[in-house]
Amino acid sequence: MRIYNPFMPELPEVEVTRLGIAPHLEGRKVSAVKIIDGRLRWPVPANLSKSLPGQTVHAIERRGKYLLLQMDTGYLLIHLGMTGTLRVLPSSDPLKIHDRVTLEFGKFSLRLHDPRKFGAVLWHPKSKGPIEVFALLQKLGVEPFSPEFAGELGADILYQKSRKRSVAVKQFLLAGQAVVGVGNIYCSESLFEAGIHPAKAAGKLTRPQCSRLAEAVRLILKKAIAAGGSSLKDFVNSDGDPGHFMVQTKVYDRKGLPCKVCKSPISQIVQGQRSTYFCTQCQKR
DNA sequence: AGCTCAACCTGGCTGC
DNA sequence: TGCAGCCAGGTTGAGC
Repeated sequence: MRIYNPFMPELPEVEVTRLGIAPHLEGRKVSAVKIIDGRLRWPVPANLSKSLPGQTVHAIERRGKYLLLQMDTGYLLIHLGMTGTLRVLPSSDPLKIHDRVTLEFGKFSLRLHDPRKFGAVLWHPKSKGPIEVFALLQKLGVEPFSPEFAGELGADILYQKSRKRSVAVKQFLLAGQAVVGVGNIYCSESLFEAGIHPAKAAGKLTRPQCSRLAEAVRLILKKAIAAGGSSLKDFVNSDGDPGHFMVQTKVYDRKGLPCKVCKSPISQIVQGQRSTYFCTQCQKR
């Protein structure tokens, strides 16, 4: 039995981050912004250092893997990319290598730590309309826990969005055009849970398969959030590492190891430059 | 429109 | 031990 354990910013990790930082920041006023290295996925807007101080964090929401901090005059969007973490720390704590941006709140600071710099910090002013019009959010699929994706509505979305698509279901699901939040790890896990072969053409999914897949996505993400949520009490300091979700995967990173259901060895293939893990016996086309 | 793939950047692990 | 090579959570955007 292997335990897979690094921090993986898929939807559950972003949601746990949101739940961890929101109680400490909502209603508080930004006192200063430090951009230590703004060369992330896109340049961090330099004028945030001047425009954000004095503004209050009214709410922290999430859309897909984006965190949305609702400020007085707009939204601050934060994406963790592949390696980003957000922590609330005493402002007296020294900066660490790879800390990229900090929002100061008097005694506390919110720090974006991102070694690979694939994360993003962006600004959407209210004057440009509601956050929904932000270009990066517009192409996203529905939220997996929204009423729109509940029950058979979720299956309907997967079924309809996948018609006439020749791409493998693994890549279809990962792209987030139908439902958001399923990253590379939980994608393999969801397909295993649903008993669907990852290389099956999305357009060939049957309606019952879509039903099982929608259910699997909700289940896998919910379990991951629950696992992360259990560490929330330790979230606010450098000791309580929210990355230690202790998520046990059934197929991801288990190449050659016995399937937890049928004991046959787990296979690994590459799809769209990413690893996919699956059981050839339990998952059928 | 949909597809495939390179690219962004750094660190950790493997194997020689 | 040192170092080259390979691999890694996400997403965009170019080229077909």
